[in-house]
Amino acid sequence: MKPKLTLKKIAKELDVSISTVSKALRDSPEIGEETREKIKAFARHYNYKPNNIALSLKNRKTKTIGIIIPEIVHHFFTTVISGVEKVANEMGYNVFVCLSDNSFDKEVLNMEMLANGSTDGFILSLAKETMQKGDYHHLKEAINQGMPLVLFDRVVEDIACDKVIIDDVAGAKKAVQYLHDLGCRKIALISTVDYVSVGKLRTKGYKEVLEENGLTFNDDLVLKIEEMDDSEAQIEKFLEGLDVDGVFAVNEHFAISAIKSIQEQGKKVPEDVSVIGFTDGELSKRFIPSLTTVSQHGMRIGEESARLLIEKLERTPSEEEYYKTIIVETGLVTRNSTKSKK
Amino acid sequence: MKPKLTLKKIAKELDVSISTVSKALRDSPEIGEETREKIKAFARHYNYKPNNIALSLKNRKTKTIGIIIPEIVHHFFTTVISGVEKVANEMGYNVFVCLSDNSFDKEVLNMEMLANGSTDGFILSLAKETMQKGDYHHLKEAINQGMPLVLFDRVVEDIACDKVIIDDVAGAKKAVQYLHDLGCRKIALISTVDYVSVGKLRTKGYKEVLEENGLTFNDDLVLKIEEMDDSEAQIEKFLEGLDVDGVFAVNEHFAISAIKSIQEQGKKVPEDVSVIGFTDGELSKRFIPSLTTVSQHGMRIGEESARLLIEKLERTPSEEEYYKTIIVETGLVTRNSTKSKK
DNA sequence: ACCTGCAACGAAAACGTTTTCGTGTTGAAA
DNA sequence: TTTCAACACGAAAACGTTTTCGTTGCAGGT
Repeated sequence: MKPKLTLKKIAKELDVSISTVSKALRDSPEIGEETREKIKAFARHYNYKPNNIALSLKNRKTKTIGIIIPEIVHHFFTTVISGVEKVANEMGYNVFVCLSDNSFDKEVLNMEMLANGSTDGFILSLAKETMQKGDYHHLKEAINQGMPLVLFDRVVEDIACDKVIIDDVAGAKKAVQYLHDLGCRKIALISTVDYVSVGKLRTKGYKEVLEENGLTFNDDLVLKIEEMDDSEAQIEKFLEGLDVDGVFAVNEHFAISAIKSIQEQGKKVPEDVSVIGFTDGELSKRFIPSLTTVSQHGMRIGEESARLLIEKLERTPSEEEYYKTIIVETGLVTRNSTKSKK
Repeated sequence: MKPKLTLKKIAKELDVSISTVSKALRDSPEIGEETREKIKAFARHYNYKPNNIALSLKNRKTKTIGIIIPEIVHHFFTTVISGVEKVANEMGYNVFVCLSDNSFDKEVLNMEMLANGSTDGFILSLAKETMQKGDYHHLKEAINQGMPLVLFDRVVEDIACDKVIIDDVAGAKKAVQYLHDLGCRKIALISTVDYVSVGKLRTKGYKEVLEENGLTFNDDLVLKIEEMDDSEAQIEKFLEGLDVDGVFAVNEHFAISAIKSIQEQGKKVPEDVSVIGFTDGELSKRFIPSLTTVSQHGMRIGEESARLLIEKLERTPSEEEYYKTIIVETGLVTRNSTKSKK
C-alpha cells in the first residue's frame, strides 16, 4: 500500500518547487517546455490525481450536489435520482444522496451535515413530517448562507427558491376527465391527507372536473388516508357496498388495493369499474390488469432540478436573484384498468 | 446572505487567537473557564459549525463512504442503500451514491472521482459489463492505495477484500426443492447468462437439486436470457408448448413474464404450474397471483456491508490484514404462485 | 560596462482546521 | 527576593492545492 502521490512528493522527487509542478501540470506557459514535459511524464507514469478535498478547500466549492429524499424504496424517487445523476455527471458534479425517512429530525440533520462544506447546493423533496409541522427554518437558513436550493415534488410555497413540480391539479383533471369521458358518473377519489400538498392538489383537480361537467361533489365518494400501513383495509372498507363506476387513486398502491377490493366484491375491472392511478412504476406496468396511470416523468424532474441548481451554482454572483418554477407536464398512460374508448 | 462563520472570524471578533477559539470549542482544559464560556456562547449564538472540508483535509479522512451500484431503479439495490445509509448514519458517516448504469467505463470513472479524497472507502456491486470484461484493475488499484472496499451481491472471487453475498446456490436449492416437494417433476429454469455470477450459481443450485432427487437435467427446460429488453418475448417463445409443472426464475420480472405466458396458454397458476421467483420486491407482493420468492434481505446486506467497511476504516493500521465474506441467508416467502402444501 | 527585459522558476499566502510547542504572567515555595 | 510550577494563551506548522508576486540568470541593445 503506497500512500497517495502529492504535488509535494513529485516536487521533491524531481527537485523542483511545488509551484512549478502545479503549473506544469496545468500547462502554464510560465514553465519551460523541457521541465513541463518531464513533470507531466512523471505524473502520468505514477498516475497522479489531484486531491479533491484540497481542491474543494482552495476553490471553496466542492463540485458536489446533495439530494435529500423522503424514501428511496419508491420508484418515483429513484427515477428522479437517476435524472439528477445523469445531468450532474455530465456537468462534472458528484451526487450525495441522503434519506430523510420522512422524518423532520433526520431531514434537518442531513441538511446540517451537507451544509458544512460538503456540498455546493441541495435538491430536496420534503419529508412528510416536515410538511405536517410546517417548520422550514432549516431551508431558510441554508438559503441565507448562500446555499442554492431546489425543491421538487413535495414543495412549499413560501420558500424563495427554484422549484420543479408537476401540475398536480392538471394531472388529476386529466385522469378524472378521462374517466368521465368513458361514461363514468360515480367517480370515487382515494387520496392522502391534505397536508401533503399533492393530496390536496389532486383533490382540487378532482373537484374541478366534477364541477366543469355538472356533477355534484359528494363527500361519501372521497377517502383520505393518513396511515399508509393499513391503507389496504381502509380502502376495502371504504369501497364496500359503495356504488361507483370509476376510481381515481393518488398513487399506484391505492389503485391496486382498490382493484383488489372491487374484484373481491365480484365486480370486474375495467368492465364494471374503471380505475386510474398516479405515478408510473413497475407495478403499474406489470399488474394484471395493467394500470392506467398519470405518469410523472421522474427522470425529467430530476434532470430539470439538477440543471436549475447547477445554473445557480455557476452564474456569476453579480447577477441578481430570480427564482423559477418549472412545471413538468404529466402524461396519461392508458392501459387495461380502464375501459377502452369506443 | 452572510458568509459562513469561521474560527478566524470568531477570533477576530472576540480578540483572541484562532487556537484559543478552537481549543475552547473542543473543551480543552488549556483554556480558562471565562474565555471558554464567552467563546462557546458566541459560537452557539451565531450557530458556528466547523467546515467539513477543512476537517477532512486535516484529518485525512472524510467520514464518507461511497456506494456504487449498477442501477437504482431496482428494488433490491434501493433496499441495500437503505441498509447502508442506516448504519452509516448511526456511525456518523455520510453516503455518496453513484450509479454505474451497468457500464464499465462509468464504474471506473465513478471510482476515480471518489478515490481522490472524496471518500474513505467503497461499497460496490459490479456492473454487468465489468463482469463480462473481467477487468478489475480499478478495484485492485483502489485497494492498493489503501482504500477499503466491500463487494456485495455481484462479487468476484479473486479480489482481496470483504464481501457480502447471499448463498445463491442454497437459495436456488431452497426454491427448487420446494417445487419438488410440491410434486413438480418437470421444472423449468429461466436464468441469465453465466457471466453474471448469480445466474451461474442459481443454475448450479437448480442442477444440484435435480441430481439429489434423482431427476435428470434436461437442457430443453433451461432458458438463458442475455438481452433484458425482449425477455418477455423470449420467455413466451420458450414456454410455448413446453410441458412443465414448475418454473424457477432468477428474478421477479422473469417470473411474472412466465406467469403471463402460462396463463395465455390457458393453464393456471398455481394449479397447473407453480412458479417461484428470486428477489422480493413490491411487484411480487402485489401481483396477482402474488409471487412465491426467494427473498434476499437487501437491507441486511447493506447493513452488513457498511459495518464491515467502517470496521476496516476505524481499526488501527497496525492490525494485520484479513478479509471476511459474510453470507446473508435467504428466505423463502410462500405466496400464491405455488400450490399450497397439503 | 550598464541597464532593460524576458524567460523560467521559487516563496509564500490562502482556504479552515487541529495540535504541538512555545511564551508570558501569576502565585507560592524556598 | 529569587525560583519554579502552573496556568492561560498565542504562533506556527500541517493537510494539498492554486496563484500572485517576487527573484534569478542571461541575452540583447546602447
